[in-house]
Amino acid sequence: MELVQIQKAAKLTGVSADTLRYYEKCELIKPTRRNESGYRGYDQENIKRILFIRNAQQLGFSLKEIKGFLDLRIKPGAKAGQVRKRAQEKLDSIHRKARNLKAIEKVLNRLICSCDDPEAPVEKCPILLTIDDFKLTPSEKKSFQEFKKGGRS
Amino acid sequence: MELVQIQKAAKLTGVSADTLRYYEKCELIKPTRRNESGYRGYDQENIKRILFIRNAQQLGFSLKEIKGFLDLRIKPGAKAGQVRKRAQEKLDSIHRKARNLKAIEKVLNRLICSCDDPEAPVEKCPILLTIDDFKLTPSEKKSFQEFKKGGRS
DNA sequence: ATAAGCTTTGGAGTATACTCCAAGGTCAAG
DNA sequence: CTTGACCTTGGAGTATACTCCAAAGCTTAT
Repeated sequence: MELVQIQKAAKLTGVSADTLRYYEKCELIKPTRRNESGYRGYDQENIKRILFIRNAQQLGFSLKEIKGFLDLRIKPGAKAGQVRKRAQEKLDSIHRKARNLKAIEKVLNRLICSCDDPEAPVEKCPILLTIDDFKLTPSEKKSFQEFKKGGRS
Repeated sequence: MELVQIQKAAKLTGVSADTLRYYEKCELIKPTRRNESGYRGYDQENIKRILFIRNAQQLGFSLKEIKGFLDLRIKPGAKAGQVRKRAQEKLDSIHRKARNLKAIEKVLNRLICSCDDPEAPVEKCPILLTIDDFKLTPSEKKSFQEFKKGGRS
């Protein structure tokens, strides 16, 4: 089997060498080591694993969650259902987030439409005046609360 | 005019005293100071300003952007159009984010549907197998790239 | 032999919006 | 006069996913 050094592995997977070392620190990958010098050597499996990580990231999974998948992969007796459950939870959280953004979009759009005279002095700006006395409808409030809760990831 | 101490101001606005001090450090608020002891004293205007900050946050604006609005408010000759422009930019960015989440939602949903046997061993999990060889369609790719770019805020 | 170009490690810095803490000062009630 | 409940400041810690750096070692070509 052929091994590549870190820079080559980085190029093959589209991440930086620093990132690969970071993934290693997070226990997401463990490259087969080249002996003598202590240089890392990545084989085909390692490369595939890095691509897996990147792909999962694009689906919104955090590195921690991805580590969860990778651990599950080697756990004896692990079931596909466990993966599906996590994917479903992620889907739900993304769905909530999308819904909240939609709610914000609506309010923001309403505010923008209320500003018909861009030349008006800022003290008369209907957007700022509305934010001043902003009151949420009960359903908006619910959305926004969730937004705050899950706004980070 | 009547002043309230920080804890009272916190209760009135629903934030913590620590947060109020933090806002002050960020130059978002400057309470009128009570003399002698150095205790902070907040008046009605201060309270309204804190509420403004909170409201703007719920609309997705960062503290930095909110500071921008507050600065604009006291800038001579500032026009409502400047506010509208920023609101529009925020709306656009939120719209993009929502669109990207929708794209992820779709893929994730497709993956979840592909898992019909929760009892299958994890090596056969169609979700993981698909993430392994994940290839984006050109339009998804575009969405996801934007997701990565703007994924932070 | 030496320079260029790779590699290693550990550690610090980035962004955001807080949150928590310690050490100490202040104030009103009993 | 002491107790408890406030208040002050500065600084560290949190979460996430990197990114950058310095000091040093290894490899290859000239």
